[in-house]
Amino acid sequence: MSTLSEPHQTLQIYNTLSKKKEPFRTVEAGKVGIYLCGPTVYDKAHIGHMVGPVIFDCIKRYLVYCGYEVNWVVNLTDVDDKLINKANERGMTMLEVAEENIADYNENLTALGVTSVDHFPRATDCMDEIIAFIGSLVDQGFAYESEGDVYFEVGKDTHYGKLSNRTVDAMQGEGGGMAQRKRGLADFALWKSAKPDEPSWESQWGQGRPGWHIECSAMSKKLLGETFDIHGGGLDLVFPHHENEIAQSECCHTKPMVTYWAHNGLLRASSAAGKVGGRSERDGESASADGASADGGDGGKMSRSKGAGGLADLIASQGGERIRFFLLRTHYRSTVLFNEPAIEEAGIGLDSFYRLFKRYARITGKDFYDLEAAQTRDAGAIASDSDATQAATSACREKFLHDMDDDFNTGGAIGELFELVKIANKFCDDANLESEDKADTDVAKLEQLLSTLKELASILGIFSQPLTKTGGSGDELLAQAMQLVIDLRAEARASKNFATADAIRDGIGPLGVVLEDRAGGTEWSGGDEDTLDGIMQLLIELRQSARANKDFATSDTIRDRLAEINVTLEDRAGGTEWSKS
RNA sequence: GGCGCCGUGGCCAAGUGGCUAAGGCAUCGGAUUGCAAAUCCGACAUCGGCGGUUCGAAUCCGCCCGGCGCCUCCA
Repeated sequence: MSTLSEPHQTLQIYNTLSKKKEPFRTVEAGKVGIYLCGPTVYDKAHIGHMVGPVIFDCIKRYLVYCGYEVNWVVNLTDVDDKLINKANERGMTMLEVAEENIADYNENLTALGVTSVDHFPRATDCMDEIIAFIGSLVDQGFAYESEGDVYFEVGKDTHYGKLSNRTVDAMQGEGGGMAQRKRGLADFALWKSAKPDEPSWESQWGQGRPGWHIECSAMSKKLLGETFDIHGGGLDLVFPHHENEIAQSECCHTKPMVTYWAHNGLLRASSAAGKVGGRSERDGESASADGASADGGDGGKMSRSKGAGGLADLIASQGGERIRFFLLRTHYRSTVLFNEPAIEEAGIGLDSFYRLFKRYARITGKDFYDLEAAQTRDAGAIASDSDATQAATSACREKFLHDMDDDFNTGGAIGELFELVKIANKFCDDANLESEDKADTDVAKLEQLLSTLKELASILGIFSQPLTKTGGSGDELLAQAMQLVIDLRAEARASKNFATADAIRDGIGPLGVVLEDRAGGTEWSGGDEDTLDGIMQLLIELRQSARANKDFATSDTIRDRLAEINVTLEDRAGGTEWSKS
């Protein structure tokens, strides 16, 4: 341990091994190796699988921002009992099952903005390293062969239990189905002999496949070395998975495997489902009958057996940025209660950022997403200035970085982002930036402020590119129809016909479209795939009432303008229908 | 039974020894608006309970109540 670099000036990381926050030191000065336990790809990913990748994506971004060169590895377990079972169920090969779910996993990661992973090693691609690793443990006397299996002999590792704070004696368990092959009940498999028709690899112990724990020891060694900086994973992996990794790697190499063990909290489903039957034996009390807490409805840990799943659907309905933002609002070591309303609430918060970006575009004619922003901590420093707005901006940035330095406190950091929005909006108000006589110097200040916002948001991996919309404002025909609606309403307002103007606005409100009257004209936002038809119906109604009032100028305008965008109206007995030609 | 974690306003959530306890959502006033929306200003908690340590605690210690995790595959 004495060979670690000098500690970082400000950054502290919580270490599961010491149960404390520690100053950040690296094995090699200026470089960081990170290993995150990825999924076993026997089924589609669920949102719980995204917690680790999202926070570690932020961690990597922050470390890079702080000047480190980072190598981040996320492994994929593509050989396992569950994969074999799934392949048999579906009449596919194990490889096909793996390919399918890896593709799904990667799509999900991309949707959530997890783009900084450097390597995705697959267990089946590292078989030589795995077998060599096991061989070394056998040669050194830490592992033994038994009927074609190879087991790690836990009793030989005097430090076993140091991560999860357990003693070998205290370890319960019956040793699993293979107890008779083991010397100690806590011994775990490094190599499992193949049953007939199972995928297998050749080794000095015969045909077989690796155990789960050894994969990570071998793959991390291959890509990051015998000692590396940060090893992450869900809290549920501390025991036995990570404890076993430590045992394997440290017995094999006689040196620390990892400097910092970083574990993320787990998601809990907050649906009525919850944990129903489980855990009846172990502690025979729990007079949960009167539990009926008024806030009820909290369920147990997210997992497939609890009905978790459909991440792709969730992303489709909520959008990746919302989900990422939702996950980042809470500290990574905390448990997060997950439900869709909570994600929607996060989305409402995000909207205030998007509105600011639009305001920025109105003022400057430029796109927030094109703004230049500092990529590094040093470059982003704001020149001290007596200007109150700049001082407030700088203070926010300092607090943001202070929060990130404190074990990646993204929740606190996000608070500062909201603070920046307020500063920016207030500045726009005070400096009259939406009027004609705005000062160029003030516009420049606004750009600098938003540039800082973008710099910090980039660390969290948000606001790096415009949302891609389906329906709503992304729909060209809807946009054209909305412009017609807005023009009609503008005419009504110009002639002080507020009843009509309000009727229009009230008519589109239920469709999820919101109007905002501004100096330069009316803006609209919102809407989904069902909005277009609603807008057309509204236009048809407006035309009908105009005709009823003998206002044929207006009714003809509506029809003609619709014709311009290739929409045809046909008056039928049952009402008017619209169609796009 | 063993090892841990958590309990902050209506909801979510920062803060873990010391200025007026961040921020978001919701709500209520005010400015602004034809009315709205957006924006700004303001209002809204003493931190599960009890006791202790301390000049001083949401923050440390003890006990209690409540919620959760791991000990079996799980991010």
